[in-house]
Amino acid sequence: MVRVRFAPSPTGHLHMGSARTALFNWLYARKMGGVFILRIEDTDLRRNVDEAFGAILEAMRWLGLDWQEGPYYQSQRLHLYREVVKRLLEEGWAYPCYCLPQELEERRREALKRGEKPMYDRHCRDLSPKEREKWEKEGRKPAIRFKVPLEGKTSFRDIIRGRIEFLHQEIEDFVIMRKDGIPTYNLACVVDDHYMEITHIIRGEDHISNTPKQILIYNALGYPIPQFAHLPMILGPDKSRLSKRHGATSVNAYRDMGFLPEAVLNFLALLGWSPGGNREIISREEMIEEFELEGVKRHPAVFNMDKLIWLNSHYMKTSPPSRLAHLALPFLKREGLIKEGDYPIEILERIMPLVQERAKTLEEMPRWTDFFFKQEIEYEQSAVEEWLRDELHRKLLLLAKEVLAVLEPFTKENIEVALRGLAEREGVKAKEVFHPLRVAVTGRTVSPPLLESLAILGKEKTLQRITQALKYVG
RNA sequence: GCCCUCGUCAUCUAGCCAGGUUAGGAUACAGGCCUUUCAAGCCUGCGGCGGGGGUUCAAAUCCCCCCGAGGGCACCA
Repeated sequence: MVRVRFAPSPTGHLHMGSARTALFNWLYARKMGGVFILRIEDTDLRRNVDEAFGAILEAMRWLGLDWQEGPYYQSQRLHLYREVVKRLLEEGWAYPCYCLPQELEERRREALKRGEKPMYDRHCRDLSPKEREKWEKEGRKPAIRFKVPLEGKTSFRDIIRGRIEFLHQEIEDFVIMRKDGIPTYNLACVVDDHYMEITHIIRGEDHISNTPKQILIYNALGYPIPQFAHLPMILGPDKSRLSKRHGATSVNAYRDMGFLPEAVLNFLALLGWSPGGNREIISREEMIEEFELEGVKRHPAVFNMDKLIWLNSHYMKTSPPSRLAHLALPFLKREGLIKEGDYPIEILERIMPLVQERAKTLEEMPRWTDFFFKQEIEYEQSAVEEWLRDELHRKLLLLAKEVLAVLEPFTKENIEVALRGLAEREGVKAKEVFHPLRVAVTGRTVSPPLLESLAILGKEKTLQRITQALKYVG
């Protein structure tokens, strides 16, 4: 039985890179009929951010990445880690280190100055019982370090990258438990992965160098070693690791910018992996069906905002209007176009087909639809100058008002016949009638399709807008 | 500085493992068609195997060197 986990630390919102890691874990679990576990790595109390806990779960749910076990919290499992550390100590796999942070820092700097790797110099590795006693008497609390073999190497097979090996001389005696009794990442991670019976560790490439350390711990403890798969990093346009300075990085931020969860998911799936057969649009079900760890790319991928936007517009176009109406609602409210308790949802559902292939994100919805809701519309000056100022267009607008006034019922088809008829009688092209009318009703030269818009707006409001516009330029 | 990993259009990628089509698709960009505006859609164009050696009848694909990029080097995760 495949068991995988996603183990974020609650130091901020769910990052897009982490979300991709979560997705690949989730996909693999689904594909293999396994279990997806959520574990919160909150052992660094100082760095924990209260709101991060909720934000991460929220983002996971929004993406639809549901977990079967957890969330487990490492901060509630400290007793477990302490037991394990005690055992490592007793069996000689670890030792107490009494060095002070300043001392370590100084020695690191010196090593660097000598052109050496800034590793711990194993100062306390072979302390005599007497020396230890001396430090203890002085009241120094030790950190516990793992005793890395002085020679030899540790290697493992990465599902994505193949064989990777590290010389033990390149690995320092890393801390497994801090002096305050809280375990560090590498220890807690191994213990949890073991007790949670994780079979495949799928995580970011930034963990490759942690892997040999963890394998050393697995071996010391006699734990079976799981499979590893290290995913490539996600980069910003400047090819450095994707971070805040590249703009929004959290899943929640993209949600708030009006992206659909399926678009984000599809986008993330394409970062480092691709389905067979030249396809870009891929559903959650297809992803599960076709996902393979072996097919994951080895090189880092640049976050391509244009592609995300394109995917989003695709899902906007293909979403049922009723769903889109509900999704757009918060954005319209945010702009004050719709008030609390006043949800003309059925009108929204009629409007959606007109704008869903135009707006690329939900955030653009207000701009496309505001004229449906506003009492007073604002005119774009250049639009007025171009289409309302001159004699001919004012006359056509007035005539349009007259033919529309007698239309019954006020449907798209009837409006079209009336306006085209008018243009023909006046010997002008249809657009000479449409454009002024568009500016009069929407205030802009760019809008959703005019005829459908008028039909939804209704006869009364349409005539009102024309009157207002004529007054405005008259 | 040391260690690890990686390198196909501007970007995401197919092809590489099992050498043999004009190196395919998508986004972006440019142009065209359609059209009441803007989009969408359709068509066309632009554009790449990091460099150099080697093996071979044949190299994006196998080997070596160089260059470049990313990651790691915490009592963070």
